[in-house]
Amino acid sequence: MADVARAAGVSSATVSYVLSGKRAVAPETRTAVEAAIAELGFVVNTAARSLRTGRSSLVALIVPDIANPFFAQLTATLQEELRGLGLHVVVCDTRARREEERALLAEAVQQRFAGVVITPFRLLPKDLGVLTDAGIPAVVSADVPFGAVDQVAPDARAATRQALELVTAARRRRIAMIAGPRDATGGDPRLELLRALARQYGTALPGDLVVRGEHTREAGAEGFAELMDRRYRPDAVFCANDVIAVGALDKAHELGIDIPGEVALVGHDDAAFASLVRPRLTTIRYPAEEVGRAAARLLRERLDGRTAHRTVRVKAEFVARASV
Amino acid sequence: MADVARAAGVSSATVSYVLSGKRAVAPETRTAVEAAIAELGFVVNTAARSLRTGRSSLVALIVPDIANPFFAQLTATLQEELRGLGLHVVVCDTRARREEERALLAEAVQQRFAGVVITPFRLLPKDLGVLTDAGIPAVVSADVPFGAVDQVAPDARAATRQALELVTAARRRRIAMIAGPRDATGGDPRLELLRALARQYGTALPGDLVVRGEHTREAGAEGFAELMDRRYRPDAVFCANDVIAVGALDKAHELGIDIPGEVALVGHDDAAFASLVRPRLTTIRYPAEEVGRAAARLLRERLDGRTAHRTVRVKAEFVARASV
DNA sequence: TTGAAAGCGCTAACAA
DNA sequence: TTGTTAGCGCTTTCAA
Repeated sequence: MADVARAAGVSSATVSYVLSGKRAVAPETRTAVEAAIAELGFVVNTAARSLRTGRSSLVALIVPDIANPFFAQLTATLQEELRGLGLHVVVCDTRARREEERALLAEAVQQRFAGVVITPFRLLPKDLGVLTDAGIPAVVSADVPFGAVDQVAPDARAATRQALELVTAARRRRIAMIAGPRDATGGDPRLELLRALARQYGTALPGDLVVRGEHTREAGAEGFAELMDRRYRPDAVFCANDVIAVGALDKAHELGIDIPGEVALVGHDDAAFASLVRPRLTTIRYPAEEVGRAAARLLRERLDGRTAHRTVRVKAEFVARASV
Repeated sequence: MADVARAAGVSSATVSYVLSGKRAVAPETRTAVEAAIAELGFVVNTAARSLRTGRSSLVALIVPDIANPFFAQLTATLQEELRGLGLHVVVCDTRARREEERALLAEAVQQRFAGVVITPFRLLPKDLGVLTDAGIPAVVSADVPFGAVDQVAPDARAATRQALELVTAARRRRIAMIAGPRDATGGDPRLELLRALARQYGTALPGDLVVRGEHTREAGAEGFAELMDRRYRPDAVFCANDVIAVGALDKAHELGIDIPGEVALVGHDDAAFASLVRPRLTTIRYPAEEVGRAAARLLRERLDGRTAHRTVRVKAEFVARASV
């Protein structure tokens, strides 16, 4: 930076101000500095900047499972969106464990991260306190309200309604769900929404038709098997996400149960493989790209000085394929 | 750190040496410092360290496509392996573009990254010069030799042989491949290997049975369609990776071609969805976890001072499912 | 075996 | 509108 200042005939402070735009700089001066920067190929030393400002250029993306295509896509989008701001995305996989989630938040604080984007799984809203106390911008991607933070949340009402319409139109009445684990943050909002809407369609999700498990293929298979053991089998099974749905599909094949003939299957997310399985999975699409863009926008605004927290709703979309 | 020094009754230099182990410290002193660190919950400021040493704590993971489950898994493993070393993994998606690959390398240099793990797609070996010139440890994950760098490369000979054995045992003779693009780095080593081995099995891959495209589902579908247009259709199609293979499967369904009845299909990688499609995909598994661990190990050794470059071979494994 | 102190490159308070 | 300068927290050289 000293080199640039010398080349442009100004002080290094001026170079810094040209870069940051935090103080007015005469147009000629600005031009000269910019020319020198280009000429010398100067790039700021982020370590020095971080040391001085107490803020790094890192944004932590904390997710339960990077291998889930939804989160892989989220990673890709977020990284792309933040790159232009000189921010780097550090991916952190918690494997859905609360201790990992907390540890990663603590690390973000210790390392003075520029921000955190988190999809909490078992984390509690109060755990975010460490971030807000440290003044680190946080964006939470979650269905349930998470307190005074920026949030991107799905609006899945219409899509879920469509799914129910299709299911009930086919005279399916015994609706079940393979939900997430009971101790997940906020229970399972997708289950709650389905429950609320099902009532409007004159059906219900009785307790014995709700089974729970992790967001894994194995848990999906187990959950499906369990449901098929019920005295009155369900004729439609909703799954908390597509990974679970695929596990259910595995089990259906294994048991020789026809999908959708005997049982309709609905997933959530529209993960990349949803259109790959047979039958192709009917699902409630939650667009990772839009979530990523919304999170990036919220983060940007916050870094630009917004102080009030904001929630962006991303509309889910019903994708009718062959499993209903 | 000054706080820790005060609490332990030593100088901050001693605290630094306790942390780094770069100079002998009396056991009692060490104990006192460690106690103070624990007591105060001290964590080093990586920005200050980076500024001083000229090395950040970031490792770039540069891949052609994060959404490809192979790379998603690689990300997860690498991140997990490097976390203990205090290194953060920054994911960078190049979308298979050479300019992006080059730009990201340049950035790694400018930001003085601790290391780079890259799966080059169109990058040329000489492009890595910027890293080696800057003394930044690089680990390349590629089939072809990439010059004087640490490398993890597959050993797919045995697995490919097994695949060919199975295919030819079924009297399939017209073997085709949907390979990667012609301008990819090193051509397509998986094609070259298949070619070499096919000869040993008394068959060949004639020019008109090799088609090329990006590593995408769409390209896979197009490639397959193209092959099915040949005067003598192939009866076995190898694909450069599973994403391509899935595209081929799409097209086969569309054209009403029976897999494996009419055409056998073999993929590469064993991406998560390979076992999801119908028929389940026979593939040559390249274990992302092992690749990630090997890359982490190479990086660690290099950071620990190794200077000679080293190549770690990771064995691929033939996974027979239902598409052959 | 330990300490004192310089200085990495930047930002921002203060001065002009 | 611009410049001067202190100092962020660490590592490492030099000295003891």
